[in-house]
Amino acid sequence: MPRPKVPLLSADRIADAALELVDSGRPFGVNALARALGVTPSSLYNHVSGRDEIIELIRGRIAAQYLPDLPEGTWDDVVASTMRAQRRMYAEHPNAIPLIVGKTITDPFTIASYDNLATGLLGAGFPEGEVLTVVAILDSFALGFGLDLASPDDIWQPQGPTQTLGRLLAGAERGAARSDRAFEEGLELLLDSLRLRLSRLREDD
Amino acid sequence: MPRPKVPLLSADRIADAALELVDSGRPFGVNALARALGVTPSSLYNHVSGRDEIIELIRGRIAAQYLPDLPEGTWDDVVASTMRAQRRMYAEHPNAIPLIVGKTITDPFTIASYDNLATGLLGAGFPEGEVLTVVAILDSFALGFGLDLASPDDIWQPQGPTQTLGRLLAGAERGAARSDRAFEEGLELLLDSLRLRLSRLREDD
DNA sequence: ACCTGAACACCGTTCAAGT
DNA sequence: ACCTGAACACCGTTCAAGT
Repeated sequence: MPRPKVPLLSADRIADAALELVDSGRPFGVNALARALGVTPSSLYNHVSGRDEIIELIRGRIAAQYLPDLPEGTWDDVVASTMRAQRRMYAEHPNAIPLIVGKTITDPFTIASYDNLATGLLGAGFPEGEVLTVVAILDSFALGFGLDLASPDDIWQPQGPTQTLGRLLAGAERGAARSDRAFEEGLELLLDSLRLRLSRLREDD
Repeated sequence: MPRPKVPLLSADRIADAALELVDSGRPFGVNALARALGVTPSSLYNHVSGRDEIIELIRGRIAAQYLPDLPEGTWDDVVASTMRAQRRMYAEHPNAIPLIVGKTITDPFTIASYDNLATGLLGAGFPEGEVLTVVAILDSFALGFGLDLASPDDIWQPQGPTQTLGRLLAGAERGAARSDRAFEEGLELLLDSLRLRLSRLREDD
């Protein structure tokens, strides 16, 4: 069946199927994706440049869904809303995290979200030279918690006796509940300390 | 050359070569590792169960080097020292991060390090039900910054015009310097807010 | 006990051939 | 323009055969 009159594939259809494959929990790959699309692996190369571009399509798909509405309001509202949106995004597509992590971000929605964050921080009074650092901190935080979600239920598995860890682990919440609570508390901690930093900066004026 | 009198391989030798391969920046894999060891891939299976175990060996190797001395002192010294040790570990083996991330931790040195952290926080006055959450926050933080280091120089690459981000990126520090500064500042923020949290907890007494 | 070599079921990518 | 099929150089893992 070479060259059908109406194309079987498109970047859009590939993106949809790729995200579906990732979310299904089956291992992601070009060949597996082709199988899911009922097509030969080489067919995909008529529409995308390869594995990496498909992964960027996945990032774009997710970001378009969770990050299109740029939060407004006070700077700490912007920070909190942006972080929570990222959190929701990661929470509902945890299997995408290991794929998109550590790759340069070009997706417009994701860029716009960070841009909005930077603008908010700058407006709040954080100095030019510090805004990007704060954004990087927030990014690391979101990413770390994303990975926390994508991790196995038992992150720590002591093989021998411990002073404290083993006992706490035995009585601890598991999985998503633990991770959610840690995220909210961590977010509060970060906001508190950013407020502190800001008030110190204002004292210096 | 079957069954040499003195074995060519051992878990130790495999761990050494694996870390070396990872640090070299060449793609890590069982076959590539076997080549580096001058041996057939199947030979490795006489000493390790497979790829995953080799990766745990790498984690152990790194942890044994950076986390053997458990920091003492005030709780915030313990937190800062532990975070900085992890940071140094990631900084000097950035290519190991994508491999070890998201796998259950069994390595004794790593466990001992987190155990020490938990014990310190508990002693400082953080309630039982909260210690693990704080440890998870610190872990997420360290991991996020580890990934930040392993990431390409340009994490954000806007394709179009931006309000703030593009301008800040143009004047920003690059690579390790930026990441180091962000880490130190982020650590200060976290410590500040943990101190704040602790003082509030003490007020309630 | 510890290595090799063949074999298997996978990868991601390229490219000539077909319409 | 868009698909197939063959081909290539890789993966990780198993297992019989050799000493």
